[in-house]
Amino acid sequence: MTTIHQVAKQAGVSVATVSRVLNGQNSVTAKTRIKVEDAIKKLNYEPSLLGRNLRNSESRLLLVLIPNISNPFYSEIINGIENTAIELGYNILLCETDTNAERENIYFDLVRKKMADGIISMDPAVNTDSLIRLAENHAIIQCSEYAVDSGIPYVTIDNAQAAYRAVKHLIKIGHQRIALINSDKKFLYARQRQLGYQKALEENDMGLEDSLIVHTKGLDFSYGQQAMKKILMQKERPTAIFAVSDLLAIGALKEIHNQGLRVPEDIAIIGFDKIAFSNMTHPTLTTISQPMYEMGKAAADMLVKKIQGEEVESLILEHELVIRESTLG
Amino acid sequence: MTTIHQVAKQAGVSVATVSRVLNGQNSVTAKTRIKVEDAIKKLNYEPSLLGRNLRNSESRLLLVLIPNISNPFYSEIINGIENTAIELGYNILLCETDTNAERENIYFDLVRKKMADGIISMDPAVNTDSLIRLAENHAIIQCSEYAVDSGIPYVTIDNAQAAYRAVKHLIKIGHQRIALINSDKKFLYARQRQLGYQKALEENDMGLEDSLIVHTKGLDFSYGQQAMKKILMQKERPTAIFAVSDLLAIGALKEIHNQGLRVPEDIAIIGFDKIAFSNMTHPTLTTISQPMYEMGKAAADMLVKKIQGEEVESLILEHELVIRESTLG
DNA sequence: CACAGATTTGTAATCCATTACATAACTAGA
DNA sequence: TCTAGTTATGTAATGGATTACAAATCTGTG
Repeated sequence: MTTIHQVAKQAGVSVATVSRVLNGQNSVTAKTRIKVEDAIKKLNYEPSLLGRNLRNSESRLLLVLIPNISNPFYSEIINGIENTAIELGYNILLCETDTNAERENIYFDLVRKKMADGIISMDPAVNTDSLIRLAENHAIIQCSEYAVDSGIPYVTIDNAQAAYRAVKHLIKIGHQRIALINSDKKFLYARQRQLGYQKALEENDMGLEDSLIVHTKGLDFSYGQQAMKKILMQKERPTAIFAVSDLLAIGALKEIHNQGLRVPEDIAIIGFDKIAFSNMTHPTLTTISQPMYEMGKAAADMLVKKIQGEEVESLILEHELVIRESTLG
Repeated sequence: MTTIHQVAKQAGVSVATVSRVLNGQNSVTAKTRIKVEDAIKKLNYEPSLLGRNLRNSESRLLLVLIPNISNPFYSEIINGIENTAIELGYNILLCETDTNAERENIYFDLVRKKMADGIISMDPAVNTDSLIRLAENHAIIQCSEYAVDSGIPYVTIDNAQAAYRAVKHLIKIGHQRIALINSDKKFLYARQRQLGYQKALEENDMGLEDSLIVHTKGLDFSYGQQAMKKILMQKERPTAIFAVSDLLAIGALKEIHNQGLRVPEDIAIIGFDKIAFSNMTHPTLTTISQPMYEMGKAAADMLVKKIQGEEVESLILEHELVIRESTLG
């Protein structure tokens, strides 16, 4: 491997001068600069980031933790993160945790051991204790999901309010029995969205029925399908479904079709996230849209600020109800 | 930050001894080992990978290049890569290139500059020249898509054969006019699958019709939908569609429904990849299944071998035709 | 031409961990 | 008890780049 020393020798200057050329410092004569650049080209030299980073004690690498890349919800957020990070001189690397504490710890270690400068966590199943401990000495930002009172800055939307609006919409178009397909209550967003659901029902004097609330063990289509099956086994079936994610909603839709029922005529559905698929289903899915790109952008901005020692404030962004065919009156 | 020196001082030993304890070497007395471990705990010491990696000139990081995380095709492959890599003592980091040469170059640079030990490229739009040049001095493996005659090892399936089988299946159940929704011909897999399509038609004395072959500019649903629209505008419409990816097939399905036609009664469809969503559509999608997990596993194995200086051979794995509702006779 | 002041270049310390080699401590056998 | 042979520990060089500070070169003015 070529080192800065060999370049210096080849160019007949000192390593300091080579370093100056590399870092674009102006205190180098045009003549010397050219000598150095020639040497670099001739030797095909690539400065080792390991050396540089060790000296500067930074890596300019940001980690983005996601539970699972196959959940399209993250896609647009990551876009926002990436564009912003690159603009600020950082690279991002995606880390799939598979909701596995061990794997998560591997990535935490990368930060502890200086191979990365900070983390944007989007994993709702993250081990909060580890995260909080890590945040004591390292730059961490939470995006979408967050640990309450952790002191770790986050970017998110008002989940309760969004769910409230979704259910309100169902009520407005005449539904009186509305089921909730929720994910595991251990997730903050799940609890918040359930609160919104309950608030909407209560405000309209519709009683809560335990049998209309199903919790799933996962987020795949298949869990939505199972949940729907369970709901349809009841004698008095609901006329509308609010699912806390589009994936679950799409699974539910599948099951409704399987049983020969029609959407929205027999049962209306609302999802959450506005993933690309949600516009490909038949009928297209009414859903809640989060400002994903903006969220990513904000998270990246905040993380870099944090790395550079600034204080940052948490952010709650606006959402939107996107009405499509699955809730047409 | 705590360094190995401070630990050594705290424990009353030399840095060499601390390093030995860290690396689990046996030439350390139990007594000293305990002293050192206590010091490490007390000071909350985390060895810097930057220092270690500089010395060892390795990073034990593997990069996985994908064009877009929102394409679920990659999900299971990555799983295979990740599990294998971890077993072999490496971590993987995902890099989304967005089919953007500049962004791709950022990740190539990470390898050139020693921040990563190797790359598994799954981007069909990768700049082949850059990749070949990079492979001269660095460990690279191609997965799924590959550059012919590049000399860079790859793992893939026989795309032409797979496409041939898919179309053969359509012919067998009685179809005589079969359209092809293909992606851009610049992709190797697109050309190979088209060859398979043509071979099946020719073998059955069915003429090729240019108007039945549509090339898309992208891989999203929407492109499949557009392509289908174009196909359905013709006077004599086909009775079956072979799409080179499930995403395109699902877009096509959507358009067929939009126009009030039924699948498979009016038009049959076959996709490619067996992504999770292909089983959620209505009707479920006949498709080609690639051994994704195996592909990932093999790619990771090969990459680590390559990093360790071994020679590796390219691999062609088996595929499978999965017959579902969209082609029920 | 000499000299102060500005500009360019070089020397060597530094970042942190690993490891070859040297040295110290210990063991066992005579 | 002494010595040869092990085993444990320490010293210092090493990896590659950056940078404070020192030294050298240049500029312009009296």
